[in-house]
Amino acid sequence: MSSLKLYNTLTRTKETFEPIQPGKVNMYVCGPTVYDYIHIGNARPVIFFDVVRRYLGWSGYEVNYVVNFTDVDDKLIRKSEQTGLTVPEIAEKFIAAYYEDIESLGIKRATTHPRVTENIPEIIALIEELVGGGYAYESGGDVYFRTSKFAEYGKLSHQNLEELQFGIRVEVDERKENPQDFVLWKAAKPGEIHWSSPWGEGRPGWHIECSAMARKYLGETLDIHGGGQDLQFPHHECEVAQSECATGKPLAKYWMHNGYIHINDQKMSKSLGNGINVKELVKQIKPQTVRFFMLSTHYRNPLNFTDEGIEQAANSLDRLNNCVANLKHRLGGLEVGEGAVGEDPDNAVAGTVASIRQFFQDKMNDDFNTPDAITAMFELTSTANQYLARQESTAATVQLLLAAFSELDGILGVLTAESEDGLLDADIERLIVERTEARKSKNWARADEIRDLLTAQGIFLEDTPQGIRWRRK
RNA sequence: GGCGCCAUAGCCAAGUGGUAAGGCAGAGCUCUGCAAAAGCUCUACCCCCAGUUCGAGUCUGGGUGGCGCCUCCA
Repeated sequence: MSSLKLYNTLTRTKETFEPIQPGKVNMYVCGPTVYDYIHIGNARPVIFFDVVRRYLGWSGYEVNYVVNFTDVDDKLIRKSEQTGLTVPEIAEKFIAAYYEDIESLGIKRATTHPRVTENIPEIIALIEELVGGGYAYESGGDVYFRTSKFAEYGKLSHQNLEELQFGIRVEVDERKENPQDFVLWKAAKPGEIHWSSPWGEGRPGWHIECSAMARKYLGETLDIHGGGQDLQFPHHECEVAQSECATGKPLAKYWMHNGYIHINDQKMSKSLGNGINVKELVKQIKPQTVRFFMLSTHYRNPLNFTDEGIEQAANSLDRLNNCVANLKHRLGGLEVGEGAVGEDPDNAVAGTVASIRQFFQDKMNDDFNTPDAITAMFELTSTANQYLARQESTAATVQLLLAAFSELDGILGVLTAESEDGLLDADIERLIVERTEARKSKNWARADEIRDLLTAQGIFLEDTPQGIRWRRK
């Protein structure tokens, strides 16, 4: 059996995963700034780390998973000015929307979703520690982190302080001792949301919140800290500096970063205005298709979002779903027939399923190779289809295959849930019966007419030796 | 200027130095009243040039072509 290996941004190598406490994993993933609906760029880490979480759970770990909300920052304040809503009102609205969106993507909430505004005392305490230790300084009501005090600054993103070009994109604030220093506490401008602190009225800087919340909810050293590649620098680098200066311990043992999403070969960015909201997307595309599409590329590689890609994902998924539907249909027929309880599954099939399961596990253990994990599902599909084609099936074998699908999909979450197939209403049921009668009397014209009628309603009929099978598409 | 990433079939996409997975699309056949679904078959000199090696998609060096980060960003 293979053990889990994951690529650690910190060391730039694949390492064997060993949690700090045996059997337990503390995982922190940077969540959204809740000033707008989440887009597909946000959805990638949300989906990927959900799979990581599920897989770790499946592997036997108890996973404590924390995803924060940044519910106060410049963008929320700007939005507040634009809309007339208060910052908490905006945050509330988009947090609710976030929960809806992730649920639509088949994602369970994290163990804890802490908010910045609920952790102000912890944030202030952490800043005080840093100021007390000489790692931070107050300047004009702001507090800055003194990067010169942390020799390892740059170790995560592998940047050399001397070589970084500061001020190239964002103007350097003259209140800083050094351009590379970053803000921990921002003095409030008149009318802005604010909290009292030893340095006057203000609010937390962006990076400090994660350091404070990670420590509060998960402890001083996390097993896994994740997020998008864009957060590597400066955000995660700054977190490392803050946390490690305060505690003297590593902030995280393993750092994982997912790659970017491109849209039609273009970087997705606010300035290009080519972002796609999850809310809009799932109106047009099944959430399972979105998951399948995102998991069909390795998480560290860039993912190019195109209509063609989505179409291919949907078609690929049809093969998987058809197979499961066919298995279920066959099982239904078998259960009606003579009892098959207690018999053993087909040996050859059972052996193949076992090796596919092992393949799946080996690939997931290899830095979460979800494209190959998906391949395992296709292998399972091939095995199942070949078995079904034999026409001589047993309930035990069919159940074995279904159980394998269910197990793998419990981690990937790409198959269409059974409930979505729904039940047929009486009219349709009646038409199917009528068509069966028509076929018996070789009234092909009427039979085809009914089939076309149902096809138009998105219900596809298939005649099998085991009776009629229908499916929605 | 510094630090990185990528290049595999029409498309998407894996790949631990040992003669290229999987999927989509396409073609043919089988099954079917006709379909559908499914099965069987078919489709790659791995960007270029050197080098290391018995052996290179994989390692090294050099190119070419894309791309990212360097304090808004998932």
